Amino acid sequence: MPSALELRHLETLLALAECGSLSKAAARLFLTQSALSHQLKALESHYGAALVEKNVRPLRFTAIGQRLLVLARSVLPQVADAARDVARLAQGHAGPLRVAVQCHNCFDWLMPAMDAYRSLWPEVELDIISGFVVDPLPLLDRGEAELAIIHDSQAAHPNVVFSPLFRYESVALMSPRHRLAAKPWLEAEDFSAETLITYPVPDDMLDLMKHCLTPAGINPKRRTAELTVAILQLVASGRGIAALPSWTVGNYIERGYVVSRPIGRTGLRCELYAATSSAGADAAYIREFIALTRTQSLTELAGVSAL
Amino acid sequence: MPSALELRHLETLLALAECGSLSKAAARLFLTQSALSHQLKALESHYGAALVEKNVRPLRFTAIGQRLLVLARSVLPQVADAARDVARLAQGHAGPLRVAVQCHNCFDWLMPAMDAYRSLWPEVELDIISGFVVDPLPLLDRGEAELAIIHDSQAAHPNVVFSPLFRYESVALMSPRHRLAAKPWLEAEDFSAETLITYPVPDDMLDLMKHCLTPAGINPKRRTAELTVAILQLVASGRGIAALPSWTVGNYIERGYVVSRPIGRTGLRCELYAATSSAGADAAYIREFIALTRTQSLTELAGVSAL
DNA sequence: TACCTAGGATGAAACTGGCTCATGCCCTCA
DNA sequence: TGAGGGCATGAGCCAGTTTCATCCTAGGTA
Repeated sequence: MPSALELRHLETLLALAECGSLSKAAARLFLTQSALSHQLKALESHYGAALVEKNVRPLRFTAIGQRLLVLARSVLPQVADAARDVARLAQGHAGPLRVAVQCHNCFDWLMPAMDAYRSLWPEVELDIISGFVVDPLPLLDRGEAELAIIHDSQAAHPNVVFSPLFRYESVALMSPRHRLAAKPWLEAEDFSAETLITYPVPDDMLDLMKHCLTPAGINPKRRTAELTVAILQLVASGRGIAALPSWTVGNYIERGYVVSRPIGRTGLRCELYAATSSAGADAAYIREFIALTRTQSLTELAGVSAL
Repeated sequence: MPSALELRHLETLLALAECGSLSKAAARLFLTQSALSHQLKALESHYGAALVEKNVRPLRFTAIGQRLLVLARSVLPQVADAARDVARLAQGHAGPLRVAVQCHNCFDWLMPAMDAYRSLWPEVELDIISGFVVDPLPLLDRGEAELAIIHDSQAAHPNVVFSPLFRYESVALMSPRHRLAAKPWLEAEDFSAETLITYPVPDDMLDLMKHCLTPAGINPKRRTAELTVAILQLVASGRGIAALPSWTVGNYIERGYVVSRPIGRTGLRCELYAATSSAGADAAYIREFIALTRTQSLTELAGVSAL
């Protein structure tokens, strides 16, 4: 079996190193586990030697694998730099990039990604459109935004392209002394007698309401706060319970301020997508923003997985 | 058309830069001109911009093409280094590499290539087997050599693999005042009344005899010399005529010591191949020696072309 | 001016090589 | 021992590449 080394292989090795397993790396690369398995096998038979030890978790690189990994870490950024330069040269200079976000939490991961992006594309005018709209897609159509971060890739929208970002889990949060903290996970009914602390936004923009409580016909008492810290403060002091993405609350849980419980036996998983007008979807500086936020979130955020 | 950038494309761009035309680059890469044309077109439509200007000879790179060329020049050597390291790691350390050569002239291009190779594979014991044998292939079978440089890839030899090196032209050399210098090219008959100056080897190892004079039944007077300079000295002083590869005599012609004429209207073209036992053919350190001598000769030697 | 040649383009057909799908195997942990 | 996570494998499919056969163009030459 031939197949010389290609950039594709280097991408695979890099993903493998970061994810620690074939399946996770495959998800990150938008490929199947089988594809990576075949790919790796071909490479190994090409070199006549193993590149990784797969019987250990997370998988470990052999000396040869490590050498190729070094190559990948050196070469891929160079390729990315060149691609960026070429995009700049080819498409004239970039335009504005206004990002519409649906949820408060998005700021948490969007901010660092935006910083990184700004240093790569200094000439792009990058802005977040605040004012949380339930459905940001019309903004794209009207040309008032180039990109929207949304939950669920809703039914085929004309002229709008969806790119998967990542999947996260929303967890229920409560004081460690809260009576529900005794349960291993919470059901919709558990919320009916509680005070739910949320951001001041419509129910449709709250994962817990939209995907769990509203379908179950449950509508608990409310209390709202603008800031995540404020919500956690209220929860810690026993004024109610909340539901937030797991990555936002890591610190508070480690320190024992609050405890988290899965919502439903298997947890409440939510998916984020980037939506662009199909016109903007092939502008390199927009595609790169999506790719960058995705990979950065996947590596930085705990408890987040590829779609 | 999709097709992201791959190492293959970078190889193509590099070959293009060195050869100055699609067809020559294609030959060097063991591909067709059509393949490169398609490949380039796909790349250009991927970036939405031209990479090279093809209406000028030698072709010129656009700004975008140059950026990718910079990438290629940076990345490909890194990949080659890694491949070498991997080969070393994978196949244990390398063995001896004894090269059997058929012709004196081979030294001219073999020496610099060997120097370059030695710095890449210091642990390989690289030697030339002197004593010019007419048919070096048995040496491979008997394990007395790992590689043989030969003219023409003769009929399928069991267990021997041939790799094309390059094509060169043998030209007739004579004093500028020689009567044959008046002819634009020489025919076999022109040699019959002359003194032919050659290396002291069997006729079968002389391009002129084997491919031209012997078939025509012509066998001129002889005079032999061991060294190329000695042959040229004799030619310059009018003691006879000789036939040597065009690249060996560039200097002497420029300075007017001797003149060269094509042998036959279209010139006498010879082909060189590297032969290895099929066992050795997949040892990386041998494959690389072949690749290196080939590319180095193609770029350094004037009047040499890919096979 | 007509021809010739070298180099490039192009469309169709063939081939490969990658990917997915479906499935099976192995190991771990409850 | 049953379930689940993770990897391997073979078949089949599809797309990207290459080749083949031609055509086109420009520059040089008789």
